[in-house]
Amino acid sequence: MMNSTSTFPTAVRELLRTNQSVLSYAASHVNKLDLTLPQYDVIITLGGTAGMPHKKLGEKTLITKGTLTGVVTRLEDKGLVERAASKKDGRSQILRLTEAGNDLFERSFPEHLVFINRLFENYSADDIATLENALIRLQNAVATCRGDKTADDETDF
Amino acid sequence: MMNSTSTFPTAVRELLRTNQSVLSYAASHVNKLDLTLPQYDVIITLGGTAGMPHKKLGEKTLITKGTLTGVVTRLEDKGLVERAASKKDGRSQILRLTEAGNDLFERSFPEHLVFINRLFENYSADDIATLENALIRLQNAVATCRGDKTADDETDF
DNA sequence: ACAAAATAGTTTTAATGAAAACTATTTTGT
DNA sequence: ACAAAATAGTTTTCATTAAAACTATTTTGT
Repeated sequence: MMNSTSTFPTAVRELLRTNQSVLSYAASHVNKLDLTLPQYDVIITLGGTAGMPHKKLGEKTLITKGTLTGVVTRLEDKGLVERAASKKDGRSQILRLTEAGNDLFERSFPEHLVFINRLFENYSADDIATLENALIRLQNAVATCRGDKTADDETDF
Repeated sequence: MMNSTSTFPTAVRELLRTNQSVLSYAASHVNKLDLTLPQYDVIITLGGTAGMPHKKLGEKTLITKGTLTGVVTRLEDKGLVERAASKKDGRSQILRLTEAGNDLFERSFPEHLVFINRLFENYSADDIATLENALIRLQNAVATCRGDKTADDETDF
């Protein structure tokens, strides 16, 4: 009631902007490998493991299950990832890197890490902690608000 | 050389995760208006202005020009936005809210603002500044690294 | 003035992305 | 054991995303 025109939270805009910057920076490196960012994310998540089902991979990469099916299929077409039926659960497919996929991973990942960590060259350990804490705090705020959100949908009872 | 297996920067993961959380939180509200987040972003950016060309709208909303064409067309189909040829520049289209678009804006925006600001309910002014500064600092780091990036592409001369 | 370069938008293509419907398998509750 | 509910992946649909090619206008350089 006090402000004639309230402004949209700057922090949210900056979050969007920062996310885009960082992602496009990372993509500029990954694209040289003829892979998209989500595809490379799958590669490095499977890298160094004995494989894992879609569900777990989706949780780690933050890729929705429907989308993940497509990403994995494209990596399969490229000969970098393979699917094998799980022996424990007939519904489940275990995903793992092929030999070519593992080669790519071992060849590219250390370099990729250097490329990404270059962003934090001038950060102290405290600086990084500050950034991470700020991000996690906001995530928690979202979780809290999401909990309240349905307050008027499911009142009574 | 010290770490046997270097880990992917946590901060980057958290950035991604936070971005997804906040966006999905915002979307949960916007979707009730039968609009997507980018569509609503256009509405609130045009809201309260006399209109602006695609280029400026794209800069404000961070939507790429090719994508923006589609978003605007869908809003035009919904009768919320209209295009008018610029008198100054024959290449340019001025975009502005229709009456229906403006109604929607005025009816929904204050409430939307409250919904978003709920995230920062427990933030002091300093807390918000800390978050924003951390984000902007990272953006600047990206910009710096991007500048270096082509160092071995365009050396000499 | 005029050809060349730059700019504003649109279109096209391939890949995400989220949500919902669907299939095939477990798991659960009794 | 067995019907009902839950779960793992796939498929489908619609919208966004980035990048590149394209069209139509302006601007620039001379």
